[in-house]
Amino acid sequence: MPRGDTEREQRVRPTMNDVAARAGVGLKTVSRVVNGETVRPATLSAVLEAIENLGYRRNDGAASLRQGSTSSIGLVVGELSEPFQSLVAQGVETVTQSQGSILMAASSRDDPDRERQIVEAFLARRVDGLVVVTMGGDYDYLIPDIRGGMPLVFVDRPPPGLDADTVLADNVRGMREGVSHLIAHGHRRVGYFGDRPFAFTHFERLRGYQDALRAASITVQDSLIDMSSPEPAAIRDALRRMVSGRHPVTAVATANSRLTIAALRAMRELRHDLAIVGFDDFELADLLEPGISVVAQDPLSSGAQAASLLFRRLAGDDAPMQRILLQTKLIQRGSGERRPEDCGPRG
Amino acid sequence: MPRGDTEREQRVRPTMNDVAARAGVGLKTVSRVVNGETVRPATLSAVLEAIENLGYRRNDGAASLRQGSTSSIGLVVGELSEPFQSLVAQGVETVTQSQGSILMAASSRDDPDRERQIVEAFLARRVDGLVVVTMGGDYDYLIPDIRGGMPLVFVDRPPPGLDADTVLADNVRGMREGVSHLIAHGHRRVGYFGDRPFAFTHFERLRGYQDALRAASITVQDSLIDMSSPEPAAIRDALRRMVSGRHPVTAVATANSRLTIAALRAMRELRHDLAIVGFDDFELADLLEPGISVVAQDPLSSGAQAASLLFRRLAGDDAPMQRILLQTKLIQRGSGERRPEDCGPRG
DNA sequence: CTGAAAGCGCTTACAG
DNA sequence: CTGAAAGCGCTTACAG
Repeated sequence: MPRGDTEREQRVRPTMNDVAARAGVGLKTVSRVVNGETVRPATLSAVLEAIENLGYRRNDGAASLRQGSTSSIGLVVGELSEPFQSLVAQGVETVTQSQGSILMAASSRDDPDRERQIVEAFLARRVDGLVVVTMGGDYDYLIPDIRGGMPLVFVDRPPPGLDADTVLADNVRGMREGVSHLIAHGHRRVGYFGDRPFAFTHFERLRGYQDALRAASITVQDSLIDMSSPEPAAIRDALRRMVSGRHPVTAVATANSRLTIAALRAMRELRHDLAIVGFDDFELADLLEPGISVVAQDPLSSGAQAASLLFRRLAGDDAPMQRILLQTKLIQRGSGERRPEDCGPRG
Repeated sequence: MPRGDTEREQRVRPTMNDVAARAGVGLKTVSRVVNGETVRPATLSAVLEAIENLGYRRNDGAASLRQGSTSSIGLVVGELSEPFQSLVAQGVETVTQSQGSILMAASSRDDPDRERQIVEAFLARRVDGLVVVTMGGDYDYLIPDIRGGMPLVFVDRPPPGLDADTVLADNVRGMREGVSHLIAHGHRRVGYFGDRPFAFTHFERLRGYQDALRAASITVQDSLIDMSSPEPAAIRDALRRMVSGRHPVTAVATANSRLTIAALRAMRELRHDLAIVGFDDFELADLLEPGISVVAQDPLSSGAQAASLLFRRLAGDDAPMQRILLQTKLIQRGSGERRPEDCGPRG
């Protein structure tokens, strides 16, 4: 056994050829061993020994060049650290891992240009499929890829103008239920905080709010609807307007957890108690005083379902494009059950 | 211009050769165009037209096979959705993206075997480097790779028995400061909740707790230290023990935000007020009543620094292995400033 | 059970 | 400025 490579570890990785040479077998035999195909026991151990000795690791990139599949999928989210989206990512990752694939993940920061760059980078790497949590934008550039068979699943928001697999919450129904809940507790003047009017979800959630009011024969008033800005300071100002004047709101509904939290801060700053129901659950919602009632989705499950659907497509499922609608769940913790008479300026 | 591929979009992607044939140029010329090298303007537009027409996308995997680098790095965390780790991931991703690389991410679920599988999968894909948030375990299997030049940066916890780049918080100092803060507010009996005695960070944080007590000439009592389990029910039982008897604790320190939250729930359940300082900040800590005082790290920055260090290594920096120690910050919000006389059974 | 040849889609040297 | 040949590290077909 020659010992010539002791001095400095090779900076170039050994290849199958090196293993073959060392084991005194053909290249193809090494390939067989690496891929778990049958070889003669003596051959097997010789190859194994060479692999061990050389510190050989198969280059999956080279393998996939010939094989076609890269066993990887891409995930684009707005922000990997945003609680909701990090749960989606975890859901996608779990399924991906269980399928023996690898997840490539990137944050678009809700910038459509950046999102496109990321998607194209993933496509250039020949991911087997894509899961996208998008802010919208134009997806025409993807049409050739979709037609070419690239599976694509959207989460939380459907792509504008594209017939594609989508997993999303029943936004209208969820928000309608939340606002109806407030109305059932005696509220007639309910404010609404939505952000980004161009986003699909918020359009839908706004509709749920309006539907609930109409069902209770309450007139929808634009002055009680704020969709101007997700910034805390803007939320505070908007809330101040809603609670001042002759007909102050006694309750608010918020279209996502970021807005819910901003509204809570605003209520505290303004020292004004209101009933509140927020879309999306968030950690510690139950530890606040009162606990915060929410219309909850299950983002972990959304991510997992999206990935499962993707892998079904990869396995050959060519059923028509699906829109999986996940039901939301109203969780009562106190803030949504506050009665109008308990609302108003504090102390 | 031949039009033969209208019927069904090709399921096989066009290659550089197809583009070359269509544009009537050599393969290498297409390569030049794709890589932004200079070609004659007329040639350029012919190639561009062919690319557009065929819907050609360069196969990065094939390119990297020849080039060597895959322009990708791997990230292993315990759980992608865990708030602290999702921020680390976001920090890593931001830097990765800015470097024109792609991030592959996977969750080990704090299982060393799974972590190893993930790491080996990343290595087989020839990532340029790795960022690992590890639970510990044996890293001998990585020694050949490290010696072979594979850059590797650990975050939050150094790898046992490995001289490797690491970015971590100054745990001892941080916890010492937090506990000293409690002592400065009059507490003499301070409980401690740590989990997973085998984890590096918790060992260090425990030491910070002990150091603070000793500095105040307070005897460290094992009965006030709970490291048995991170389960809420176990925390509650442990807390119950600590607050009963003749010398109940008036304050507690917790080694991470999960424990902090579990302790808060336990305090509520037991209807017993205590001063509390937790390691790691968490969302809404300021909205609770009282606000929760914490020893805060900056996980986003940790992730970004880890990735930056990794890319410096990739750029050729061969300085000795670094241990970057990030200072923590004590944030006072009320819970840590509660005086002993205000603690005890509620109401 | 084993292996030599061809090929995956690019880039790297080279030569014109 | 352009292109033919060789090669990256594997797998795929074939042949023994």
